Amino acid sequence: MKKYTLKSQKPQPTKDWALSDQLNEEQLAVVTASSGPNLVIAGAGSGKTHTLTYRVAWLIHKGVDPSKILLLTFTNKAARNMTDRVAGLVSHDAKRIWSGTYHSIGNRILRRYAAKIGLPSNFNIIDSEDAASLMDLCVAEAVDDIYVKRIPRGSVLVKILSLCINTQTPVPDLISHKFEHFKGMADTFRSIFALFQTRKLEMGLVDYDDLLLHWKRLLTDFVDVREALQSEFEHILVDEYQDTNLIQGEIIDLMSAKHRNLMVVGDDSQAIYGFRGAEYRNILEFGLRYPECRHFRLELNYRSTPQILELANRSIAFNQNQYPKTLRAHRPSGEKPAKLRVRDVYQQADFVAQRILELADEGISLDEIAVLYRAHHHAMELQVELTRRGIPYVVRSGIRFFEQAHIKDVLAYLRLLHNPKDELSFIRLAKHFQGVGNKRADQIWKLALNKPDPLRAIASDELLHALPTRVRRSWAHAAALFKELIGSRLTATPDSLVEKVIKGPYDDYLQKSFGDDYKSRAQDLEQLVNFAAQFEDIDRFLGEITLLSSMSGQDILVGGEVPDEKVTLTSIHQAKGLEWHACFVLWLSDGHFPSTNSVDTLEGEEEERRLFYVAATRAKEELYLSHVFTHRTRDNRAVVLRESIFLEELADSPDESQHPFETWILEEV
DNA sequence: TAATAGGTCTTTTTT
DNA sequence: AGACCTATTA
Repeated sequence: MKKYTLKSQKPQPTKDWALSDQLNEEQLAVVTASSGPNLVIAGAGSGKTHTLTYRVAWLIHKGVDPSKILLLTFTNKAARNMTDRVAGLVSHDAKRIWSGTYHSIGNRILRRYAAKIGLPSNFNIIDSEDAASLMDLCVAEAVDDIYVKRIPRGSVLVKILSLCINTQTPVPDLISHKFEHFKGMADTFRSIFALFQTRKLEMGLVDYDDLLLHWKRLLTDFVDVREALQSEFEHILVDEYQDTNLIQGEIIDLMSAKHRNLMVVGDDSQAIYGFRGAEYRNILEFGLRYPECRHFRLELNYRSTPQILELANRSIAFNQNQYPKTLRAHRPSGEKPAKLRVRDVYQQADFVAQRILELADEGISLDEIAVLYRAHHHAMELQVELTRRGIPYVVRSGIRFFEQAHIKDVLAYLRLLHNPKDELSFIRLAKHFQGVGNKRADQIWKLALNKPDPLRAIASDELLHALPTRVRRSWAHAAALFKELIGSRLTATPDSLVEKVIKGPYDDYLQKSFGDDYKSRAQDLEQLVNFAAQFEDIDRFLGEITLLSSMSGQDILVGGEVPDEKVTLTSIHQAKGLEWHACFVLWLSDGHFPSTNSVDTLEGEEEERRLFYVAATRAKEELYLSHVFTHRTRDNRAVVLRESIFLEELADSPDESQHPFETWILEEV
């Protein structure tokens, strides 16, 4: 008889687990908390991500199989960072943990069970722009011509439907609550929405909301799927829980119903996604849904000076709806934040640019400097000024790399190859060919659809001959390209497919329709080839890019001549979770921040104030708050702007030394 | 009849 | 930067 020893499957820690060196007492309690529901209220800069990372590592260290851990984060980038950090802490294969946004996890799960919902597993994901144009098509189909003009645009309808889904509110209720001007149209809307959902299923398309909606349906309508998923994930951890909405909250409750090992982390003071249906009652009422849950608090702030924290704390105290909390500063004393009054946007840009150069002279890395603002266009003049002075910067707001027209154009070809039922992509790419518009594209699609292999039919000679001479000439280019693409569809890598498209007839279209912008767009497309090269197959490539949250091209670009150091220009929303040595907050003027659209309700105003709180708490040492006091409106009227109430309310004492900021006077020489 | 070119208006924030 | 509307062209 021979003894054979099976090696232990338990992970072996490679690193020294002296946790108390890495974590404070509050954090340690969270990391080593026992199983079951755990609620962590974590103030800004309290090491929330750090703690959550250690918690995951600790679980793996204790023997939990990484593939049975589900970690939900707010962006996919955050997920990647945390997974990498966990991998650095445990020897075990941390890559196997399920981490990502709700939408990307929903995508992964849905690929597995697509058939249950009546979807092909090669479904394509559409962004809100595509969803809006499909909605327009549905309006045209579902509504009599004479009434079409009375129906709001597709983008508005998509927004309404999206809110209904994310807040789990029936259409009529939402309309009477938030869109009173559409009262009486609820039934029309409902029939349009029903058609919209049907069309997406037929075309094998899924929008952002469907990723949540179908995921939830899998859990509620299919017992076998529910049990499989509930058993599969032993531990579920949710970051930024204050920004989850109702359907996300329900999904998590369903997913964790069996093991009930659910740890949620968040800060109600940083809830800034109400416009997208986020429901911070999820976090406030967590204790009601899980009466046995343990409560933890992280209240020691490692990020900012006491002066910055003082300003942030005093500001957020003006909000009525919140968990009372005391955020304590750990860092030594620093300078008071600066408040400045700038004459106009150009002076604001001058000030920021000049101050950035001074900071750089003092030895502060440009990577440690950020400019934060409420709305993308608040930074336009600054972008011009930074460019003029040769200060390198990245913009992390505005249109995303993958949302740009030329990128979406090229991707449309790949999407159609991946899912030949994707009519939306077909219509988009068909219009690249001279003489083809909506009507002709529709006609070609219908001709091809009846054929056994629609993709080949598009490229067939038969179809070509059915077209009028003029269109036939240009469509011959399309047919040739398609023949080539179809031939290599199964073997080709994503980057070679992208390359085939951009080297083909699309290049002519690009030149013709973008003119002087052609060069930079062509460069973007080259970068797209590089980016695509990271993916093994189209499946993964297409699956990931629509869900990629990063805004700027620079995050996407591999290689290229990116400067080593650059200032970050970002919307406050995009700045969540990040920190810099010095932060500039622009446009703290009445009507701009808080924005006019938000201030008519208390909820709106409080969310704006939380936004201001998030902005202020991004700064480690220096915080500059700028009030633009004169401005020219679009119709060229000069207006004088009061300072933001968020500044005004902080200066409630006649004694200036009591103000949480120092007022700077600008002098021009 | 349908495509396209040119002018105007819009926009908070994002998965 | 792009969508929508209108006028012009094929």
